[in-house]
Amino acid sequence: MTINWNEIETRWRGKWQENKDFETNPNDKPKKFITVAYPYPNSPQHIGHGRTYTLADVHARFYRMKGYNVLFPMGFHYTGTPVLGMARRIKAGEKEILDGLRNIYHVPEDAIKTFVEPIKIADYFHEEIKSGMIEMGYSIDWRREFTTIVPGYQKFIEWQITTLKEKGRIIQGSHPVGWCPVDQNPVSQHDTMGDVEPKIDDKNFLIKFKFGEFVFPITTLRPETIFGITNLWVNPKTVYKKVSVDGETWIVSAECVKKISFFEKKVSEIGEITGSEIIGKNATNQDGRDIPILPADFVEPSMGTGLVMSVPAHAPKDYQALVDFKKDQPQSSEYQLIKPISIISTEGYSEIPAKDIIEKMGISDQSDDKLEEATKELYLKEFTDGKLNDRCGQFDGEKVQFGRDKIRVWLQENGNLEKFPVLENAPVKCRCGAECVVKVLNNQWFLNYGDEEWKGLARNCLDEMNILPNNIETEFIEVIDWLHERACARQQGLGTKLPWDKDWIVESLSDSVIYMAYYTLSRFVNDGTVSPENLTKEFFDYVLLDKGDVGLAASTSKLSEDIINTMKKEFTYFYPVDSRHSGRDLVQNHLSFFVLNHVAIFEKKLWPQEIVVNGSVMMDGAKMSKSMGNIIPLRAAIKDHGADPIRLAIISSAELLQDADFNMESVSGIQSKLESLLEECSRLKSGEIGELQAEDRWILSKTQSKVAEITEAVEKMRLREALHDILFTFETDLSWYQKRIQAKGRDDVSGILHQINSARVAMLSPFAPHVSEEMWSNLGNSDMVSKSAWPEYSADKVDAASIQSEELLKSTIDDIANILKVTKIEPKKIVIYVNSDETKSKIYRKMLSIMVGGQNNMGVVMKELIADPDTTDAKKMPDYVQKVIKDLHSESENIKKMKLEAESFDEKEFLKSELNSIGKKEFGVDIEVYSESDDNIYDPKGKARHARPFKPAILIE
RNA sequence: GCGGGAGUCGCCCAGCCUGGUCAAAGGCGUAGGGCUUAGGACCCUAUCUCUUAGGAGUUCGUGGGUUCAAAUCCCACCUCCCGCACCA
Repeated sequence: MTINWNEIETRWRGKWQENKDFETNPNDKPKKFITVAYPYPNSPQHIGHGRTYTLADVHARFYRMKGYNVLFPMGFHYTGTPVLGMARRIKAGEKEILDGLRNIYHVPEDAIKTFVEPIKIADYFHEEIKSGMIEMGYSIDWRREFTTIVPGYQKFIEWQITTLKEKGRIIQGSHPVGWCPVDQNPVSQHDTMGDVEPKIDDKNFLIKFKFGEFVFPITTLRPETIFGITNLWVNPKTVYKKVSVDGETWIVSAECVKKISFFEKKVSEIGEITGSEIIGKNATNQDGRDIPILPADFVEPSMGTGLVMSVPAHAPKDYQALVDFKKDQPQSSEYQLIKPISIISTEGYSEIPAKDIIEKMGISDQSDDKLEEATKELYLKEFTDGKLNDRCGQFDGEKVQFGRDKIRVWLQENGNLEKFPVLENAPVKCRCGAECVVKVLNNQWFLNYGDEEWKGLARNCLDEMNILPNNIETEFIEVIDWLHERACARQQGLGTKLPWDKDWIVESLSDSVIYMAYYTLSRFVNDGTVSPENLTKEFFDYVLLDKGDVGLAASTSKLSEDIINTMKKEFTYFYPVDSRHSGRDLVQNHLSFFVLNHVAIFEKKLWPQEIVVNGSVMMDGAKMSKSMGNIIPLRAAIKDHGADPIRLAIISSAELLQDADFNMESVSGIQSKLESLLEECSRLKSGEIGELQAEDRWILSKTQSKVAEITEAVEKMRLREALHDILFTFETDLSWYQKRIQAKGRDDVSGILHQINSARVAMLSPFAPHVSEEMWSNLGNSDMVSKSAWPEYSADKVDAASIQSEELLKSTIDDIANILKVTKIEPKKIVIYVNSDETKSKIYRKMLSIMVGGQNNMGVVMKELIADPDTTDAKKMPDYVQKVIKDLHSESENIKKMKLEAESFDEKEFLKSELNSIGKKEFGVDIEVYSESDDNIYDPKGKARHARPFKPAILIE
């Protein structure tokens, strides 16, 4: 049968919509509030995006069947800058982006025309993504939908950010950003040519040297090396500028003047001085030492300040430069006396490590490319293993990695050091063509995530939260540890203005942290019950924090107390968030901020209960990316392959945290699996179930244990495993069952199969909701499977005896097959001998009880056997005991327990009635069953005495 | 560098937390058989090595260790992947 997926899906989606099945209001059932990070609509969603939403949808559908009142809402995150950049590029007619829209995203031409306006881009992809979500069958309550730039949401964000400020969580400071001097805007990855993220090196510092009335500022990554400076290098050909900087007069290159003009400084040029005028004089170190200024052509005016300090003992470049310099000087020159000053001792290196490494690498002049490598190697070595020596005064003996920071602080306190952030990956070009610079923004607003008391609350929340999978929890703990101040406002982009400083917009990762609360209120805004102006601070305080009173909320909001209380009830009913789903790339930011902001704003009982983190999706083993052209838009995939097969392929390809490898073969594999299951379902009729035979009791028991396993797996979001059990493991059991009934020639099992497959389809329905409805209806149900109850495990339906007897039957068949395989004989007669020795049975049962806890030491087992008068005979048959240990050893703890709990049963009776039919089918001959002690026994080879409980002896002729 | 994660029988991927149920699930591939006019799909069987009695041997990145027992716990090493921020 070939399924028309889209036809089935449209039909059932129509029914869900018609019945408003996923519109959730408070009622008297227990609730679950499942949320996923909402999408940013600047492109259609592809298979990768589908993963998080699909997992959450399965989760929501599962809880719905478990009897919860489940709220699963969705919004759209318009906040941010990417669509701004896109609109600019589209306006400029950039081919690259237009081609992408046309050829990869297949956006119609008249829509593209509107894309010069950022919001139109977001609106277009918003609808696109939403349609995809509907087509995927996500059980979303769309009445609550919003974007983050609608007035109601903005009211909520204003309240949120004001509350954070009032609680002292927001501080102000300065911050370096990548900046386009032409656009007068901060730049991020989307704003640069080639999409490079401007990387700012914040560990670069400027150290001040005195030069008469002037200051020589010199940049370095290694402030500790000031103790080892022998000289400065200045380019004689460069014309330096004299500039007044915050009251000091600096001498720096023209390029440097430009850079510092973007820092928070008062900068004005007052004159010029050539390099050659400076050379030969001395500058003064912070400790008063005179440092000679020497000429060097290699000094680039564009690097740092255009001045270089020389630490020849520890910087290979400086060492080589000094050697080269001395060569050109007369022997009598005083410069010949300049010697490297060693300040760091590192194991494996001499006093002058720079010299060691230069010699080791065979570097002979300063144009050698290997100098770069030498510098890196030594830098790292000294950082990790080096110790400062006695030339470093109070820092003697410090390890470099700690000493550096101490020296930096010391210099800073004495006014000899400032930060000098640089672009690590310069040059970075803005899309407008200008080269980006580092700009230090004054008065930036920060969320003070570095605050220890705040971190403490967050840890507290994490401790009590359920984090799935568990092993990602350590990552959260780490993130909370290293998190520090984070800018929460920016100067451009869509979003909500800071209420107290309208020049700033609340940054997109800060306006998406507690918005789940807004889902509980948004439907009242959407249906016009309240309007955005009604949502005052006092209203939110009362509804969300239970602060103030309803009277105050009513008077400021101009809403009736009834409405306010209805909304408050709705919030109180649904909050806290029971499960938050997101991709693992959001652990470091969104998910951690989500926790931090909740603990900052809400009281403990409203803190999130669970976070579920999933890995990303790869396409045929490669990362999905626009440039690789391997993006599969979700809607196209649904159209071609059906929503359910896509859902299952995504879920089954990897465990939760693993990156899933998506490929079309797995989709078609799943399609045919579903097709055959659907076919099966239309064949089965519910009917009378007659008297149960051994295999019936077995398959029904197995079904029970499957239900238990699958339920647990879904609860822990091990969906791959659960799905696997539903689709495949069930099949293994069913095919054994088929074998048995065929061997017996039975045709009265339709009722049993119907019952089993009903449970199976019910459990499949959260995963593949559409086709499961179809299966469910084919099974003869008139209601919806999505509204049916999740199969319940009941222990009393498990027949332990039937499981162990069926195991015996299987293992006996296996043993026979095994013997036939090894001996390659054609069987003419098969004879089975079961154990009937009372002593052996007693010993067996005693051993079961000993070994069920995991004990399997021969000595211990034997000792216990002998100690019991009932089994003391064991000492006469150590061979037997040893073999039984092996038998039991290879059995699962579960089976052992079951055997122990079940009454012992008559193996002979069971095998006699069950073995022949299946044996005849498998091997083509009749199987005779004897017990060891039978009088009329046929045992020409004396095999019978080898029989053990659950391990009959076998004779094949 | 800091932090997180991974290395399993041709490939993908479970198992590791809670040691024995592990020669190690499942899928793919491959081989043989069935079905079919043929192909596809589907079904069955096999797929580390050896083995004429249900058995044995050697395997889970490398090297050690703990234990009666290690893919699983501990230590060291090697290799690979991801994140490091104002960006959604």
